[in-house]
Amino acid sequence: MNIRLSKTKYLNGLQCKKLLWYIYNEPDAIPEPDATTQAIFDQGHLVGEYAKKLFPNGVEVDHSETFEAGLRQTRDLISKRVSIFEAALTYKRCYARADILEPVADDNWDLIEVKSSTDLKDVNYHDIGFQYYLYTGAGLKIDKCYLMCIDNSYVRKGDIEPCKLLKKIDVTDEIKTSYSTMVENNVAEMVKAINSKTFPQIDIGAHCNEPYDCPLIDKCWSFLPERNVFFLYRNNKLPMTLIQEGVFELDKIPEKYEISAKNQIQVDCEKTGKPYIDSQKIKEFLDTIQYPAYYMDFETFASAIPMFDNSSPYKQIPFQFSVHVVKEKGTKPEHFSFLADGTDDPRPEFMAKLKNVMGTKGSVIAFKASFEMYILNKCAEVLPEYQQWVDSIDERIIDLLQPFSDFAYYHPQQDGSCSLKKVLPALTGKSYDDMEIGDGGTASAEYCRVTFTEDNKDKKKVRKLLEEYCGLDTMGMVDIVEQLYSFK
DNA sequence: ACTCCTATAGGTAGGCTGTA
DNA sequence: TACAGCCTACCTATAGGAGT
Repeated sequence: MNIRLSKTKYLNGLQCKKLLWYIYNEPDAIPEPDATTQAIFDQGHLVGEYAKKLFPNGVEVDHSETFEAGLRQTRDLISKRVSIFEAALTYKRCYARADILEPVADDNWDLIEVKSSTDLKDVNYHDIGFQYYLYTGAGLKIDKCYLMCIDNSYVRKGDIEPCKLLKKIDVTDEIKTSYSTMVENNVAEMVKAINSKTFPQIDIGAHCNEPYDCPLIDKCWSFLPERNVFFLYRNNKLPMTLIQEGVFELDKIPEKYEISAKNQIQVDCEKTGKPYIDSQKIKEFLDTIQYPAYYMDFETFASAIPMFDNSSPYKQIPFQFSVHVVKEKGTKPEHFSFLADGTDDPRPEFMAKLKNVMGTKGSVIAFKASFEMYILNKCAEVLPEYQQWVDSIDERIIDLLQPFSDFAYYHPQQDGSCSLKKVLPALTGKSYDDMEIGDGGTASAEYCRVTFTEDNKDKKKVRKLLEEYCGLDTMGMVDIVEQLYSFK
């Protein structure tokens, strides 16, 4: 096979050679990225657009024609010594496009890799190292290598200022002395792996999620039983050891291994098939609830590029809340909700509407309540007239996650997770499975799509689904507490 | 992607006990 | 009585898990 290795495939190969083999030999076995992953990629492209604004005279290589045309145009632009976006070069079996090549003194070029993350990661070194190896091999003289990424301390005031939004990190030394020097060897090994008749035998391990979630994870991990040792709560070391000893099932862990009290509860539940109930702890938790009880949940979105004044990269902006109010223990809850519309900053209306609903006394119950309090405090920074009210909510807040992360209650169906998405079905039988919008990530992505993009034909339907989803979260919390009362 | 929180693990310091 | 060694408790750093 005449193999051409792109930068992305090089990084795939570093993560796992089995993945690399599949990419070349059985590409149909690799699932397409889901909508949430795609939204992250789109975000990256947008950041790239702002990075280009820092080089107003830059020229972008046109890749809409043939592969060779892109290479030819790149060569032409290199000879003209202008700033180039998406410059495409090949060397030996390697191919890459440079986000930005900037001509500098003495016929040199600076290489700039743009990322939408907020700091430097190991994988970025390999990424730039591959490019450095390739471009110098192709005859370019590279002076400095930079990673350009998001400065999350930037606060938007007026139009986006790309020079403040983005920061440049000099990685020249690491690239030249280390990461570019290992490319030749790595590529040779990768080519060997790709050309092999069968995929390389590689055990499952931490690399399946590092640095990226592998698309083949379902395939490689399918040999494990449904409830396996990897579900042990907060225990990632022991499962690998157990697997190597041939222990796959939670209820077959040999006694010689000491496990935490919570893990022990899990294992015991797996053996009996019954939930664990610490009625004393549950009672103590329930006794902290004061009525009227306000069950509260927010949905937020966070973009790399801050969309509004007084917001920062990746800072959560709330656009929706759902509140179920239970006046007296056991009475039917009353539902209040808000879903922002339009492209303006939703925070002022969100805060005003929420304050109206929340009353002045009684518990405020949220799942992972620190998230809701964080959002409220961030809003109060921008809208200081709400700070006192936010403080009063802080005094009323109760975290419904607590009895579950404490293992006051554990059901084997939770699969070692205390998330609402696991607790609710295990405890009440209610499920998110058949919902078109069934998790916060999708809710956030769909809201942004129909609100901020042209792709909004189904806006009415999406808004209805969002209302359903957020309402299910709070109603689910009501059901969970009702259920807990029965264990008291 | 990020961020916050917290459980856990590991390390250090201080105190106690036992032995010389 | 003094010293050494061990154990415990506390603190800190990190990794995992929750949310979107």
